[in-house]
Amino acid sequence: MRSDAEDLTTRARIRDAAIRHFGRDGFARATIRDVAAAAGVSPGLVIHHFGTKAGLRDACDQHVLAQTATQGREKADPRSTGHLIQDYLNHPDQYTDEITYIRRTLSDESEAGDAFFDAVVRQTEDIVRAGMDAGTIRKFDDVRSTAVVIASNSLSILMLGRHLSRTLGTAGPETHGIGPDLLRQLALPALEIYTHGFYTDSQFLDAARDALQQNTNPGREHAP
Amino acid sequence: MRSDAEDLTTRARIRDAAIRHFGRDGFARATIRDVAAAAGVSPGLVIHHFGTKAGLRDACDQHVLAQTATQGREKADPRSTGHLIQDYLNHPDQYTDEITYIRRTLSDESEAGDAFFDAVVRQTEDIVRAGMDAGTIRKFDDVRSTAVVIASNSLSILMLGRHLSRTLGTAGPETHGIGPDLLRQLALPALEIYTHGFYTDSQFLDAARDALQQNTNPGREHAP
DNA sequence: GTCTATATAATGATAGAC
DNA sequence: GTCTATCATTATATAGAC
Repeated sequence: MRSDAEDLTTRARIRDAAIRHFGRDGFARATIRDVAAAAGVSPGLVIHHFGTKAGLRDACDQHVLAQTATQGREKADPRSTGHLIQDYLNHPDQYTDEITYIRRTLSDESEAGDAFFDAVVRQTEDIVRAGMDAGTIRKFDDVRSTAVVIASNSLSILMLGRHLSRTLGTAGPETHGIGPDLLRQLALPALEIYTHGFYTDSQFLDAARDALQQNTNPGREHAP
Repeated sequence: MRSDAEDLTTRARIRDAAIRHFGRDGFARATIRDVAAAAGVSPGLVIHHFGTKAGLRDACDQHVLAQTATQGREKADPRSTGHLIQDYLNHPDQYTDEITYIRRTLSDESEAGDAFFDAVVRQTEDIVRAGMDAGTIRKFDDVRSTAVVIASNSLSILMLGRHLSRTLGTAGPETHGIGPDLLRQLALPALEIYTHGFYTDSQFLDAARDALQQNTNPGREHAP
């Protein structure tokens, strides 16, 4: 969908250049001059189209999040570890700018990042509930918190991708290190933990339960 | 150890103010004038003590990371989910600036952040190996990748704390939402997953194993 | 729509008095 | 050690020609 050719309006070309620079350098460090140069236009034209630098970011937010929200809706079936992220990485080097931009959006404080995170949690919660009904996912008392944990774990690849690939030696510096090699290497350990657990017994869980003996309803338990 | 009083050298007071502002606003957005005002000194004095803005950041890096590295060494015993982070949160509202600063350091590209992440992974790997030997942690083929997954999951609370507390409604805006309430709410779901797993059977793990049938050594398996 | 100036403001860093 | 100017640079945003 994104071709590097000139088959885009100038406004769209500026916006895409801004997505790249805002994601890579951050909103504060990225300058209108950089964006204009990358888009092959003058700085004045950037302002002409988007009013202010903040207006340009708003356009980027709307474009990236509208794009991801659309794709997220269609692919809400229960998958393995990274529910949403995996799908994006099926097309390597295609959505790198968007991924980097989303990472920045989640790091910095912004309403767009809040909305994106909430959407991820919401879809994860739907998946968890569906899996619990279908019997493929274990029963959890606090479904929402469980979904938050799963979403947080999944998004950690997005947030820390640069460090993960750096430590594991997998390539892909383009999108902060998040590439097929990295996911391949992390998929099995993550799925083993999600399938058989990480600990051998429940001593740590029991200890935590004892430590948090408040508001506990002793009537309901789920199979060990 | 950190008292808000004036019992610090002026240089240390400037440095602490810089840690707060760099962490909160980011290195680019934070200004020397802001730091100077927060420390109650003139902008010129900041330069006098640290040479340049980058020099000030280096001093912050060294201070925060030296501090965390020291504390990390002493507490390398196998704990529950957030191995290192939990310990920091035993003293609420005490290390909020340092935590925020570390989060920023991990987000932005910096050698200090790289070193910190590597240290976390290294300690996690030690814990995993020790747990595997002691029998409290399951046997994993790829110990390093497993440690990376665990460390990534743990650090996701640090990276996404603001969103987690926002979604779950737990308080604590001071340190990007990471507080005792948040950890209490996430501890049980996380430990349940780490103890009993997330899925009910191994269909997803098996599917992933089949999809990655390369370099597989069919001679070694671990108990299902 | 697009460009070339230019106004205006903010910032990092310097110089020198105290 | 600390301050008050001040410089030089850089950035956003404006104005108006084409």
